[in-house]
Amino acid sequence: MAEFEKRYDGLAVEKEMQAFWAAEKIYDFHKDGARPLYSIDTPPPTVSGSLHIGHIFSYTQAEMIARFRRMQGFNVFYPFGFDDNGLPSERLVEKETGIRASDLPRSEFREKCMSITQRYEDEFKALWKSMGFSCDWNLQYSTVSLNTQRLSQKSFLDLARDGHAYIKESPVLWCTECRTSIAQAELDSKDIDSFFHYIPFTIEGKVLEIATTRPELLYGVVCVFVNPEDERYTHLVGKRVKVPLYDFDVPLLTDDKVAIDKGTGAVMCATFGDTTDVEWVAQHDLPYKKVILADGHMADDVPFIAGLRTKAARKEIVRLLEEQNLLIKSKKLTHIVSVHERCGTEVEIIPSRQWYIDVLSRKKELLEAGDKIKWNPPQFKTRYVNWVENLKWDWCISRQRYFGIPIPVWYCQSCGAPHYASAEQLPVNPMETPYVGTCACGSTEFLPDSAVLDTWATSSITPLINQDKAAEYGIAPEDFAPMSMRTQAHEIIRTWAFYTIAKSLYHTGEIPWDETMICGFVLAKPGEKISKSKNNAKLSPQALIDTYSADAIRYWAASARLGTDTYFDIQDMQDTSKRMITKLWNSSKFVLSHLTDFDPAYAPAKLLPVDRWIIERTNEAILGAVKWLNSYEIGLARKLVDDLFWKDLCDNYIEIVKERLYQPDIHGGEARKSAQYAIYYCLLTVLKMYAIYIPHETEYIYQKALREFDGAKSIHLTQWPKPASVDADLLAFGETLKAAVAEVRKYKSENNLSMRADVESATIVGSQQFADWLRESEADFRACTHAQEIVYELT
RNA sequence: GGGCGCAUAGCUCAGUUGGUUAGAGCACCUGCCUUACAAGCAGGGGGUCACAGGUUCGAGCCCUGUUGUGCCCACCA
Repeated sequence: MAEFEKRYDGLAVEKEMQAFWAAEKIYDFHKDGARPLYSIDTPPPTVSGSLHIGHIFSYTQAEMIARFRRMQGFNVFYPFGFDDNGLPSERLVEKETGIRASDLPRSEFREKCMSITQRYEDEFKALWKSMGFSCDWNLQYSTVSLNTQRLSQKSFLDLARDGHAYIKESPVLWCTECRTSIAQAELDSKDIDSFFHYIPFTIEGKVLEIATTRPELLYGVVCVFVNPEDERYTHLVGKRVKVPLYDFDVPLLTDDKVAIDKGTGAVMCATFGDTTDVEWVAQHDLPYKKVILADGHMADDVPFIAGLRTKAARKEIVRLLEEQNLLIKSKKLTHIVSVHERCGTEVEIIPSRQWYIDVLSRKKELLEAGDKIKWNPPQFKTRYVNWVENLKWDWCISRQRYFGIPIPVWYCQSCGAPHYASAEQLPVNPMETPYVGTCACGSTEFLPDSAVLDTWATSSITPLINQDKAAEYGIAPEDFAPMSMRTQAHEIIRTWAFYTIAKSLYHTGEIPWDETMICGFVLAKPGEKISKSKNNAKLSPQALIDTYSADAIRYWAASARLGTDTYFDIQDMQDTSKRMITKLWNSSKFVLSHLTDFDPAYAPAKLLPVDRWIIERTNEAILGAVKWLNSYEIGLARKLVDDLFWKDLCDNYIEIVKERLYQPDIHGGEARKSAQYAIYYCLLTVLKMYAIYIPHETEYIYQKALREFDGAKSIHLTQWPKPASVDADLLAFGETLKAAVAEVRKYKSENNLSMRADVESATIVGSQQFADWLRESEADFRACTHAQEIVYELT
């Protein structure tokens, strides 16, 4: 038995254990027919900046589940990936280099992206490793890798072949800053201060006052709407309205969506100011007038404001209106606008030719899929359902960007028909590889698609990427359809979870995973997310690990309920974690000092009741913890283990049997062996349960002193005991004994006595049915309480 | 505006088919150097379980409403 250091040095031990795990390939995945597969669909973090404590929080929770499943006998497939292409990564690179993607040749920009994202990935990986994550790095994937490109392009081609992906010229959500189309899921909303400008249109020679926040769109006005019930206007419906400043006529039409009591009850409809305009244009078959260009400037043919950006144009129009006495009033208001989540720029709606994946016609199937998945915690299913029910657009998957997976399509130069890459030539970049063939129209000239796929179009096939990797290990695809579990944060239910479900339904007809584990956020203070932009990520995760140790951070990360946002308080983390880690060290040190002559193969003929009680208590804790962990409640499970370890094992059981362990000459050798048996079982089991939370320290103790008895190469390759049930009588007996001890302790405290002071008598109050057990425990009780006389009050 | 949560000790939070006297950690007070641990141990004070009704033999827990608070979604030109 190895000597135990006086103090536990977590920082040094953690490095040592991580090296040990790597050298011994403890977490490597293998095909194993004997154990059931448990596959985890881990979120590949978007490479858009450094990781913060929030990532640590949610990734650590999922990591604990991987360890838990492993220790329940599952063959755990636990990969990591990086989502390192697309707009988020481009923006990171643009920010780091100070160069706009559009100012560089495409290939040069891509190279910068590759090298910068690589640097971040190395940093991420080092961070996960120093947290002691038990993933198999051989399963690592990256979304920009050629193999992922192949899978992503194949996914696209399959959907296009089956008609689920289609190309269409139509109004699309557009970011003029990033100069690309975006999807509904990428919208954020933002409060902005603006003005309601009241402008005089004219109808039948009379003024028709209309309020608008976007006067720069006046030239794009195609009609004016009033509510059909609005009696002020019924006699005017169908008449022509003159647009001020530009002096052209548009019709006055009716639509239910117009609020009678809002403003003047009349609305101008421009193409396109917002989503309502899009609906109106479609419903009322209105013409389209291009006013705003893709780069955010006003079109060349718009009088007065051609070439200006929207905000400058608005200002100029207001100035002109004022100058010509056409501005009745301007009322300040704060309203919510849709902005692009990546850059915060107000979104425009601009018609263009884009690729879409049909989701609107599949709402029913998407909702049914949501029902089939077990959501943990359950209320997040509602968020998914709400999102699906409120979908307004099909999923636009083409992006007019650079660092992404190319859309493997060429278009006939004469008739425009799309021609798809063949499966064999994937991955392919149509910008570099010409299409060889003849179009149905006879033409042999083709133009490549210059757009790339939405990042989510690729990250939504992580089940397929994982399945592809698993195939290398001989795992059949059907074992990955569905995967066992998806873990992710709640903020990306509308994107990652939703898109993955949609793609899975198209590709496999199945749900992508049986269950989800939805984690919460870490907040700096109420209502505020930790993010780089808000500059409150004062301490980097790596600095925290290097200062406080990974186990300390992990133990803290295991304190919240699943899906619940939590606050990060560094002092609190340090206090509770350090206390735990030290207590575990000291108690292990004590237990193991009494196992120097322990023979694990020897089972005492008869265990004393107190020893049976603590074993039963331990088994009770196992059953409770397993129940919670099966629904991913790592915090509630940890609490049960904490209660067992701290209250019952350390504060009571060890104190009660201490003398029996120290003094076999008084209590007898068999009595000591009984205690050894119990204390070994309980410590080993408690360490196994804590192994998922604090893997380094538990491994260190196991290697140092328990491996010689237990025999496994690593504690992380052991299993938790699986008690069938627990004996309620033994548990109740234990409570009786604990209560009697507590009475004596209270008496001593109140009388300022040392705990080792003698007392004349102590009373055990309890049920008659425990009489025998209590009398068998009398020597322990006497030793623990230093009572001269024991009085029984049994009823 | 629609939806989902939350409200329990000074602070952070447990309390899961409704069942003795509502718990833990931190903080506070008192005592104890006890052959693991003073970075510890024993004990104590501290709660109208947001509010108002209801169901029940019994409600922190279930129902209705109110207030406060957080998040998701949609927003009015």
